[in-house]
Amino acid sequence: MISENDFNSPNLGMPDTHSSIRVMIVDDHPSMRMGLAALIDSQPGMTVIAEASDGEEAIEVYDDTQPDIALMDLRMPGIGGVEAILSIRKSYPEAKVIVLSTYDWDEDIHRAIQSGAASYLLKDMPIEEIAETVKIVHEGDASLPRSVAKRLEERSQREQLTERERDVLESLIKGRSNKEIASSLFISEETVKSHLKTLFHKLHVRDRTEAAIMAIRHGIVHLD
Amino acid sequence: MISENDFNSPNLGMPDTHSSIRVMIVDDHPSMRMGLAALIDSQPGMTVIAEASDGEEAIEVYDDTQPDIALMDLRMPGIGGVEAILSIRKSYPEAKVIVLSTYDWDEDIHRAIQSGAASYLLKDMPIEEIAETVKIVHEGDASLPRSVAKRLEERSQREQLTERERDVLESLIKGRSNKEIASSLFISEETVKSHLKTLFHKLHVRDRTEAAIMAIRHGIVHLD
DNA sequence: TAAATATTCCCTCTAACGAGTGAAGCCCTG
DNA sequence: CAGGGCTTCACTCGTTAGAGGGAATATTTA
Repeated sequence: MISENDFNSPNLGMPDTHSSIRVMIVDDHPSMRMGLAALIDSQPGMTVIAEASDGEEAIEVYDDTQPDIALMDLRMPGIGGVEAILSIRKSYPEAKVIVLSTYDWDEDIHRAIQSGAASYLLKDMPIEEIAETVKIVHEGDASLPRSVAKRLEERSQREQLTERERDVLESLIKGRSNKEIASSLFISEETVKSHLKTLFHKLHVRDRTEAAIMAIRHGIVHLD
Repeated sequence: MISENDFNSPNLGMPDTHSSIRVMIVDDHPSMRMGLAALIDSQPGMTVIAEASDGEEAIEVYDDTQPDIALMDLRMPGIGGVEAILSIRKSYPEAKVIVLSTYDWDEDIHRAIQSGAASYLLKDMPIEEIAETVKIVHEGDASLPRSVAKRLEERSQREQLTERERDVLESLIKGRSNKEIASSLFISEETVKSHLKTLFHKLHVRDRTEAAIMAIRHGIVHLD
């Protein structure tokens, strides 16, 4: 656990509107945490009160410190950001989480928003925009940068995959043949072909290789 | 250009051994730059004298400020880290560049070291290790973390691809069929098949889909 | 309950893929 | 200049993938 100062005590005397926004930072890169902490602390009316380096730690630390806002990376070792958001918001439905990701993959954006994130920012955005969003979200609003909203819109154009189609796609990304996918899912090869057929149509691709590339590039499935 | 303080002037009177290591930071994420700057400046004997947010800017700013060490990200919009290193070391063969990357992909590591990087660190490493490496590299030594060296070793196990095989592989990653690859490279389909055959052997895969996944996962070719 | 939707499977047929083998021309290096 | 690697291409052959049709069971939704 990396939480430095525990400002868990209620602010004595100070009116609520004048108290600092208490921010938790979640990122697996120490130097990124350092930068975000410097950024937040340099803003008037914001203080970093806790840090975590992965999803599991984030859940714990949120419980301990109950920050006003969590600034959270998505891709982290072990439990990722989406699971962490889901878990936190299960215990604290009012929890305000801003996702700060490297990637603007539509599936990532969708999953983050679905799981209850109040915003989705990109790490290459100017620090002013990050600070501004913390303020806006703290005031109870949700905001999405235009570029991110556009990506989300693109995703909505694409037909949703069914659960089974996802299974097949994930198996495909492991480099398996139709026969291997079939036996790994305990279905016939013909069924695999059937799923692939609709999969190709939905993704607007012609073959499995294109489907694999498409899936990776849009974050529909993850390598690693 | 984001260079804040231009300490281009020679240190007056102060003996060389006691002067600060002058560091340039190159990363496209503002908050990461902020973190690295905070990290470096907090170390005794190190100062951040310049920043850049992509390869092109890095080349310019290096020329202007001539830092002792450059801390450089690899994947940046436009001109990437590798090209920046090559360009900088063409003008300044003694330039000391430490790559600081998100990924431990063997091809990235190889390309960075090949182009003259003195070290290759990962962003999830503790800040102490980053600071320590800056010191070591400044003293004229090169150092690679064990985990990174191991990856590089893994790469050396894999047979090198020829230029043409790379071409075919890159075309493959675009989702093209053999016929399309053939016409895009102005060769016959049989030649494409021939290259693919050796490609599959070298990558230890059975088909094009596996090859695509393998190539993406090891950073042999890049999406986007 | 009727109407989607998801999942499963079948059949046919053609094109694409990949293994195996061989070989010619080119360039570079010992 | 001989040998080695790279690039090019040809031919055969078996396998796999993918298109184009249906169709039968759930399950969910309106």
